[in-house]
Amino acid sequence: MAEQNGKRLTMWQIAELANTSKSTVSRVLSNDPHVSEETRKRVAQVVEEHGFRPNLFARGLRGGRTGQIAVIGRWMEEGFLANVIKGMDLVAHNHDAHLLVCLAHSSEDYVNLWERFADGGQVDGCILVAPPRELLNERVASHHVPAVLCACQAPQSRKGWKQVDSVVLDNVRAIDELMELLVNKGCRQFVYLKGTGDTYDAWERNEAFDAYITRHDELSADVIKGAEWRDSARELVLQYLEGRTGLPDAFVCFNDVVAFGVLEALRSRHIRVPDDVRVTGFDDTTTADFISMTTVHVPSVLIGQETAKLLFLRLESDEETRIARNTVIELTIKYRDSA
Amino acid sequence: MAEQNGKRLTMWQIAELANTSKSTVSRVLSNDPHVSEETRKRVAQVVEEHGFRPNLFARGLRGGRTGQIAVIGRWMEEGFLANVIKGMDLVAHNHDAHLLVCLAHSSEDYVNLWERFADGGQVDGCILVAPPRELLNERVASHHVPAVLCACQAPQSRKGWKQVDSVVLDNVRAIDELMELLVNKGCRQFVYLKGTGDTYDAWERNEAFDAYITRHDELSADVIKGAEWRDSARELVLQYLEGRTGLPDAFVCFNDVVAFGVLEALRSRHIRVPDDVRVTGFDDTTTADFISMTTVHVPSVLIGQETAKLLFLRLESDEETRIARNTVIELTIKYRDSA
DNA sequence: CTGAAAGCGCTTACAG
DNA sequence: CTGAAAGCGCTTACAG
Repeated sequence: MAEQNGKRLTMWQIAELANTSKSTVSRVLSNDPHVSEETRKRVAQVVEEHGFRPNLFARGLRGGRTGQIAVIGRWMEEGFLANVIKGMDLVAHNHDAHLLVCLAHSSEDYVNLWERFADGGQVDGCILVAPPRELLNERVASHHVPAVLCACQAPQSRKGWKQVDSVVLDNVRAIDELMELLVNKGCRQFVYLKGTGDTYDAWERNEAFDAYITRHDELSADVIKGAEWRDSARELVLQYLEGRTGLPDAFVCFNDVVAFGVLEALRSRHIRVPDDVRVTGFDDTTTADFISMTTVHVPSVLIGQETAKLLFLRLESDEETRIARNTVIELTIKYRDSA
Repeated sequence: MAEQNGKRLTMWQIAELANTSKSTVSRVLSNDPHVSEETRKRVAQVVEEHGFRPNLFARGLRGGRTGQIAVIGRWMEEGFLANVIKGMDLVAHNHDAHLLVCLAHSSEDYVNLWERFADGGQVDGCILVAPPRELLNERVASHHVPAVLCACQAPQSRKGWKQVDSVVLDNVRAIDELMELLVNKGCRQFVYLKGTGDTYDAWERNEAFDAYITRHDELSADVIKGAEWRDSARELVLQYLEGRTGLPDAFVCFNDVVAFGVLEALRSRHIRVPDDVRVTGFDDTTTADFISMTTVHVPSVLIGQETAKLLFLRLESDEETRIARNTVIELTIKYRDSA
């Protein structure tokens, strides 16, 4: 159906078959209104019949749309990226586009990947998922390819990234609500497991926690740094508990995976949750749901969708006005057994 | 570094700067041995200096390597695809290639995506992750693009897909070992939660279970069909329990997610695991690990790597001999609390 | 409304 | 060992 003898048909052959010229076939394919209804029908017919699909390389080379969107991300635990990609793919599919997924192996690698696409000419647009914060430096800000930041916001300063669309999570409000809830349960003394702050989200959650504590004199908090994964979180919490006799009222974690480590540490010390101490995560992974851990639900598929929408909005409108759009994703607290 | 004023440099400009011709630059870039050492050095220098990167569309149009590998998959629960992609990206990275990830929304969509790439001319190669079994029909077997099957094997019959490389899991051995283990624990009466059998893996696990029961006269089994997700599994098990007084010795599930549903159902009926009944899953998701559920570990990242290796092996050797390679991935039982 | 022609940036015979 | 030229399959001014 798609081909005769193995080789794909070219536009020229379609033109022959439809008794017209390449130009006209091209026009029909791109919905150019300057084609008579009759011709359009005839061409569309032949195109359909032979399952013709224009060669994307030729199209890309010519400078037109390529139907490819680059997605750059770092592989993160528990499938945030995976779900975001799913959401993007859902939207891309509606716009007849494909995702070119590039996984960065390190912050440096992330920047390299971005530089590779930034000049343009490879893809129609580029989505940067949770980039390392160093990407926001001016050094790498200049770019020609339309780009959208996902789970990250460009700095307010007007330099560099000023005109980039972005999708961000309402981390601050989520942390505030979470804290309020814990305080209402009687928590006064907290331990916060802090992310490295390399990504915007981690950084913002850290800031939000600090700010909340600072605003409330009656509260106090210890901070545990360097707990990136389940194992390191477990060890660090064990170490923390070693040093003191009493218990804090709650462990607040910048993400779920770290919270799992905390739970493991507590379990091994026979400390009961939530009776002796409360624990909260952030992300709402499937595991969190299954073990009924209190956390903040992050609608990752939706985030992917919204990000892709922003990109296609930009790609498909010919507006030259460069207003930067910023979508804020609301997060909801999942109040469960661990708190 | 990468550009002067926003536009990427072309090969022609590099040639000018290096005082030579496009042809020679092209030769240097593709490691053609027919270039003098001196010229090569001079060109390489300029290329390096300007961070020149050849336009992939031009290259692709010309029929050369595009550095893009299509990966077609269906979004499956619990990140199997995500991990597989990670593994593939690891390997692709070493070969300076990118992944074009296409998520199928249904079996039909999967076939459509495949047909889109099968003719060739879009990507260097195509990886089919856990395709629906209908893809193995002869109808869609003919293709010009190099392809590899992941978590799926082409039928033994010499038709259609005969010459396709593939990576498969040793499902049969895993099920055998798992059953042996349960039998040694005294289990005689089983309930099997069956996959739809739409993918090769699900189908093969179903077959392996059936075969095991058939081979052992002392064992008996009920089969619950149609439990695809946690919710449906829970409901179906609840329904199953409703109908009878006694309990089976073990619930064997074709994957972890379904096993979670079983655990929920048992929990809600206050049936203790493993004291009253044993439960096993398949996949070894992070949740399974965390809640200490017995399951079969599927090394999904490794699977991705092996699949990609097979593809690049084919792409980079000029062998015309079409031997199909088949990599079998060994699985290991994770014997934990739930059994 | 339609077609002939130029050109996107490469690679690869073909000639030297 | 090197370069001039053709051509991959499109799109888009340019002319009619």
